[in-house]
Amino acid sequence: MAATSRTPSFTAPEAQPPMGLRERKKLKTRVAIRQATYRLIQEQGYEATTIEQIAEAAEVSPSTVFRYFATKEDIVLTDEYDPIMEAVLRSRPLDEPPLESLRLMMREALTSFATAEDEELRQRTRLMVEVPAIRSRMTETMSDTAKVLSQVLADRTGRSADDLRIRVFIAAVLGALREVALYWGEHGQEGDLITMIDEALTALEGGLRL
Amino acid sequence: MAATSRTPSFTAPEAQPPMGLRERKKLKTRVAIRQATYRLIQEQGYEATTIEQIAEAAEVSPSTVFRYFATKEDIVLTDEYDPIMEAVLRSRPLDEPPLESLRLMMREALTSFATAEDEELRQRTRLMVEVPAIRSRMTETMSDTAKVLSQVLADRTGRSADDLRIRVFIAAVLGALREVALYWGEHGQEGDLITMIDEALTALEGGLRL
DNA sequence: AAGTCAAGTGACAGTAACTCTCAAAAGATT
DNA sequence: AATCTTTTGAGAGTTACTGTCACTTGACTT
Repeated sequence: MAATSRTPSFTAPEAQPPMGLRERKKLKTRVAIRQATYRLIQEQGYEATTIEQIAEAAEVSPSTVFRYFATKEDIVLTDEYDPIMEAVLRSRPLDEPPLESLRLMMREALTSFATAEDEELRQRTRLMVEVPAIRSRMTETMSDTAKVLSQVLADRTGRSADDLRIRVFIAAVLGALREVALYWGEHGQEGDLITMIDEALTALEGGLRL
Repeated sequence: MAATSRTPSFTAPEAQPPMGLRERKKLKTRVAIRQATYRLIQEQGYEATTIEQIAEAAEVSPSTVFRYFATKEDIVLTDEYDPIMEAVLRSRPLDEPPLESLRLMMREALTSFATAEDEELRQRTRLMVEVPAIRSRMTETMSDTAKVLSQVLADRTGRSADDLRIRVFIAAVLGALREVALYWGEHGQEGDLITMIDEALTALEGGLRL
């Protein structure tokens, strides 16, 4: 959401055409639905919150909610990380080791997001820990991210994005990162997430010797 | 299923008490439901197959289906891998590098399963590729496996099973393995799965340098 | 400014996965 | 054979999600 308006440093500096009334309304509805959802979940929990309640709170019909978000989980999960991560990763020098580039990428993406939308990040992590459906959907989402990142690494190494080595590489890294996030969430979100990620990546780099 | 009856070499050799009629019937129902499900899915696809149809084909009521399996996905996914993997892993010498132990474990689990229930393995991999709900649930299932394996590694290294390093280790490995399976499934299940897993683990061992 | 077109919305009906409850049936136990 | 316990099926209910259709409301044309 807000990320979209905060990304000029990453996205190509194309001046967006000045949204018509229609698109402005659409965005407002989208935001309204998301905010209503977060509020209701905060108050009564995820499962207890129905689409009907969300629709009512956002002052739209249930049909409309489904028009904006494919599933209930998506209302919570939809984000704009991928383009940011892709841009950062592409901006790294070609001779930098891939793992190092990914480390920087994560650092960059997280710091910008964590300072701007800290509460949302925490809320989401909480849900990821507590609600299986959310966690599940998030994992699926990660495989989209994996595709994007694989493509970038493929471009940079001159291989196919479908190359097994690349896919395994990305899968291992994202699997590890997911686990760090889970751990952080399970332990009351204490400690510095970025440092923990750093350590995880260092472990991967060292060949996972335990 | 059949795995249960094929595990004396791994599980402690406790002579099981000779199942009464009740338990035998339960097992039969379980098997009937699973077989009916696999058959119907084969014929009409996963989404098109309803619980009602499954119930009818297995000659039980829908209620009963839900009593045996929590979700539709579970009918397909339920397996007995975990105890086998745990047993193999525990049987490895303590001074063996963990990654090596895991490699052996996978090799062992897969060869025994792939020869005994080859068709089921392939069918399941197919579903994992084609049906998001199945893939999703399978990933969740993997996190149970992760807990088991983490516990074993914890015991072997004298750390807590909740140790971040252990969790990251396992997550990275399982993430990589999942990707290999997916790749294998997406490419028509050609090539030797075990070799591919071996290579993935070697990549991890070498520090993911691409 | 009016008229046309396309996009967005709500009402409604329907499906299917699950949940809960309760009474009947069937196995286990004495 | 009588009793106790587990398992089952029937039925009613909830909720996420799909599809259709008529209505409204911005956008564009002349």
